[in-house]
Amino acid sequence: MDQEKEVIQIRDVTQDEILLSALRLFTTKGYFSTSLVDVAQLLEMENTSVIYQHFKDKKMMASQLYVNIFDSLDISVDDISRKNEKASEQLKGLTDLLFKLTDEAPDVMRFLLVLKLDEFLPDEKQIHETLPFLKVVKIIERGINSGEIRAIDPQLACAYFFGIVNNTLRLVLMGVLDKKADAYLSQVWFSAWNTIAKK
Amino acid sequence: MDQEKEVIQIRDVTQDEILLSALRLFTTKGYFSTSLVDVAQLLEMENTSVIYQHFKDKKMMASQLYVNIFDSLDISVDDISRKNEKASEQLKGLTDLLFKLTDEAPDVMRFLLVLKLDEFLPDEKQIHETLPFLKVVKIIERGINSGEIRAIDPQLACAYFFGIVNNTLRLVLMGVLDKKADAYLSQVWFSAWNTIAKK
DNA sequence: GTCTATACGCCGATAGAC
DNA sequence: GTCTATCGGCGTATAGAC
Repeated sequence: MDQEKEVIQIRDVTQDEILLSALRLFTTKGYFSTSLVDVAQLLEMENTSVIYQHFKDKKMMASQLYVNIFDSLDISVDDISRKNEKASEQLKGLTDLLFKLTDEAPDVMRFLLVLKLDEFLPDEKQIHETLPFLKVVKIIERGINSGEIRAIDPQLACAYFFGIVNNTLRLVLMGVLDKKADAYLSQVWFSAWNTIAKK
Repeated sequence: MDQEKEVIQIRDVTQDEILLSALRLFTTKGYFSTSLVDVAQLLEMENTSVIYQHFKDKKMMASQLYVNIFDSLDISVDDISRKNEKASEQLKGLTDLLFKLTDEAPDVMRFLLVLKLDEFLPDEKQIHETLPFLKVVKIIERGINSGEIRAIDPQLACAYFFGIVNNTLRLVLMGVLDKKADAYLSQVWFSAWNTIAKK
């Protein structure tokens, strides 16, 4: 054991640690109400210098956060699509994921559901133009073609299904619904799927 | 006609005009990205002095906006409750109102559905604690007791119903759905009501 | 009561010492 | 590579002239 090193070098702040702190603060106080000093303090650093070592400026930090979250979401959507065939199974897999994220990574879900991203990331794509979202619309389109989902505007089906799912999760994140998201999963899935299912 | 007066006194900016300009800018650029100078310029005034004549500061202006909107919403909810008896009729009336507001007063709906109010109005009640919202939950509770609505957690029923309604309207406001809200009204009402209706 | 000037604070960002 | 000091800009808010 290298005791000396442990004493001298207390923390070795990684890029991910910075992003996690920023995410936490952005999703609680909001982007404009959190200063870089706030982020540094949450990291128990006395300066903002650590941040500038890793990011050009505040916006780039937020942008990196955006990219990381949507990239990982995209990978998950691909994974779910590959492991399931029917649209109902794929949507169930996605619903499971969103509920799990709400309980295990609420900050990420707050980033997705609560924050007004275009207010501080005007150059990034709107959620509805992102890869994972477009893929979900595709899933629904295929479900309509295969006869699993009733024949309505895919965007509208999307609005119904994720209206129910996301709104429930939003209430969980805000503490209006007092149980863990997981407690609502089965009933919410049932209701959400039924709004778009054929017959 | 008092021509002389018309020439000299070009504009007589009222409190409501200021609030409307602020609302427009808050809902497009966001609260923190709109300066008081922006508001003044939209009013075609060269100074912010007009604003300070009517409001103590920026926050009080936003607060007044909040109060006005929720007060008027509360009055509408009372009106709808009085004119209808069944929960289904009351919810239909409310849905009609929200769709009409989306087409005719999109800024107001953006204020309600898109803005993250607690970020700049931390002292005001969360939407779910406001009078009109509590009354809607009451409507749903009565619907459950009367057997119109299936027996689930009223908050959850609320999440389902307004998940569908509000999410659809959000997509209309963002231009993802390209028709007027009114074009979707009947199908959305049908789907939303069916998620909570008994049988 | 409308406009000018300005004070003040806050925060993002940089430069430079160690 | 971490900390100090500081600059510059912006936006709120005020004070005072007219």
